[in-house]
Amino acid sequence: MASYAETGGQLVHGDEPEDLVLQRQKKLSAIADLGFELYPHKYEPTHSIPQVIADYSTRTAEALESEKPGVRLAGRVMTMRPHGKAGFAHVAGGGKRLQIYIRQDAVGERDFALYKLLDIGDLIGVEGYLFRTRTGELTVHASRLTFLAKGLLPLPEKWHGLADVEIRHRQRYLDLMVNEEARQVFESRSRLVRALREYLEGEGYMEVETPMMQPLAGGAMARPFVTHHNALDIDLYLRIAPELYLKRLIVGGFDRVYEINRNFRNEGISTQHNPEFTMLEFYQAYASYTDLIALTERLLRHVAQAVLGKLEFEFAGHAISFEQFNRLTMKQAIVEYWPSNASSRPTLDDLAAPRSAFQWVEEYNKASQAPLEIPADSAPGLALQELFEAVAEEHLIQPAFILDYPLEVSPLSKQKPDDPNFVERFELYIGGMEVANAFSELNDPREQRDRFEYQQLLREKGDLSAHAIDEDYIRALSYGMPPTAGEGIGIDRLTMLLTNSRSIRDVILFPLLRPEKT
RNA sequence: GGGCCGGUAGCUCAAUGGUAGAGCACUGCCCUUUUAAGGCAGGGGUUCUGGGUUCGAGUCCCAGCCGGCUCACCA
Repeated sequence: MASYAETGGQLVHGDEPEDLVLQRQKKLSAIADLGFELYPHKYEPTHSIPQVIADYSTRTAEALESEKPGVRLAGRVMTMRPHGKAGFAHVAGGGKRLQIYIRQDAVGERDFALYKLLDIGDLIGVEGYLFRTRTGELTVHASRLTFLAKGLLPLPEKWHGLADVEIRHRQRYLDLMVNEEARQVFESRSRLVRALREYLEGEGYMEVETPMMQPLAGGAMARPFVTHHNALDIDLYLRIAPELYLKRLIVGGFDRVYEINRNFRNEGISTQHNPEFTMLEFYQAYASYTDLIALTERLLRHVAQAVLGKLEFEFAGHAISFEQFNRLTMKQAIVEYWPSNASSRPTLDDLAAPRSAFQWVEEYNKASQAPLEIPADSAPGLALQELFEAVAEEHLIQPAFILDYPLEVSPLSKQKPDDPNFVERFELYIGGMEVANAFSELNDPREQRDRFEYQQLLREKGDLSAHAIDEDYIRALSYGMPPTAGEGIGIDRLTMLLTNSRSIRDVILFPLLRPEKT
C-alpha cells in the first residue's frame, strides 16, 4: 500500500477533479495537525446504526431525555448542516442513516475543529447520547468524534444520487453508497440465495462444488470460454454448466445434491444475459420431472416469502403471482399464443406430425416482421422449439411450466414412453423469461452415446454450441445411474423478478463491461 | 455484429449555428435544534476524441471511443 508521501500526493490519476481532491488532502493534513490518527486501525461501536434505529425509534423524547442512552457508532458522513458553533450531520451505516448533533461546548474545541474539517463522504466514529430534536428526529448528541478515514473524492449529489448507468456499474461502490434501491436489490439477492439453500437443505439436499474448469464444456448447449493450464499444457474450458459432474455424484450415491455457482457462456450480452451468471442446479435420484414441477412450486413460494413476505409482486408493469403455476405443453403454447394477425391458425392436430413445424414456421413468417430463418435440413424438433420461442415466450408472464420438449434439442433428457420424439422436460417461464429448465435425466448409456453422436454431427456441420461427446460421462452412466430428475434455476433472473429489475446488470454487483481506457 | 438513442462543471441537468448556465457539491464570512437548513461573497469547463463545413460549432457533417435500449446468438 503506497503512502501519501510515496505517491507524492498523487492519489488518483486520469481526469479526476484535482482541485477538489487537493482541498480534501489539505484538510487531511489539518486533521493530522489536530493530533488525530488519519487511518486508525479499528473502532468499537456499541451499536450499528440500524440497531440504534431498531432499538430507539419508538422511544419518546421524554423517555430519551430522562434516560440519555449512551451509544458509540460509526459510519459515513452523508450530509452536513453547520450552524456556527454547532452543527448537524447524517451518518450512514448498514443501509440506514442517523443524525448526529455536534456542539462545540459538548465535544470540546479539538473535536469541533475536526467537525469543521469533515467532508461529505468521510468515515467517522461518534460517541454521545440519544435525544430527539425539536422536529422529533432521533439524534445522537455527540460528546466525542473520532476520525476514521477520509473520502478524498467527492460523492455524487445528495438529492438525485447517481444516475449515470455506466458509473453505477463500473463504480458499484458509489452506487451502493448513494442509491438506497441498489443496496436493497443486493440484500434481496442475498436473502434469495439463503432461502434456496434453506429449502433444499430441508429437503435433504447436500451442497457440493464441482469443477469450474473442465477439459470438456458439457451439460448445456453454448459456446465456452477457453483457457490454458501451463503445467499440464492443456486447454481447459470455463464451465457452461455443472450438470454432468452433478450427475456423476448421483452415480456415486449422493442421492440429492445441489450447487449454486457461476456458469460462463461466451455468447452475447443483453438485459437478460451476462457472460458469467449464477445458476442453481439440483439433482434428485429416484424422481422424475413431474416431481420437480411440484418441488419448484414449493421452492419458489418459499423464496418469495423469504424475500418479499408475500407471493405477489410487480415485474415490468405486470402483477405476477406465485399462487398459481400454469402448465402447457410446448405445442399447446404455440396454439394458444399464435399471433392474432396471422391468416391461418394451427390446432394441436395440425402440429402432430413432426415435420408440420416447418409448414407453420412459414405461416408464422407470413405474419411476422421478424421472420424465422431455419435451414431446411434442420431437425423438426428444432423448428418446433424456434416456433415456440418466437410465438409464445414473451407472453408467458404468469408462471408457466412448458412441458414436453423435442428430442433433438434435449440431448441429456429421457424420452417420453408414449412419444419418443419428445422428452420428459420442462422449462419454467415467468415475466417472459426462461427461469428454470428441468428434465428426467437420460440414464441409458447406449442411448446417451447415440444422442452425443447426433450432437457431434451438428458440430461437424458448424454448430459450435452442439454438445461434445463426454466419454467419461458415458462410462459413469455405464456403472448405472438411478432414475433421476435434475433442474437448473437462473438466480440472476429470479432476482430480477423479485426485485423488479429490468436488466440483469442491475442484479449482478459487477457486470461485465468493456474495460475503461486509462 | 446490425438498428435507434445518448456523452456539457465532482453529481443532476439547461443552453435558435452567435459571450457555455442553474441546482447540489466546493471555497471564504455569519449563524448553538437544522434536515434538499439559511444569508452574503466567490472559484470551478479540452462541451467524449479526431477531422470537416462555416465569419463563427456544445449545436451541422464524417470517423472513432464509451454507454443505454433493441434485434440476432444464448439462459
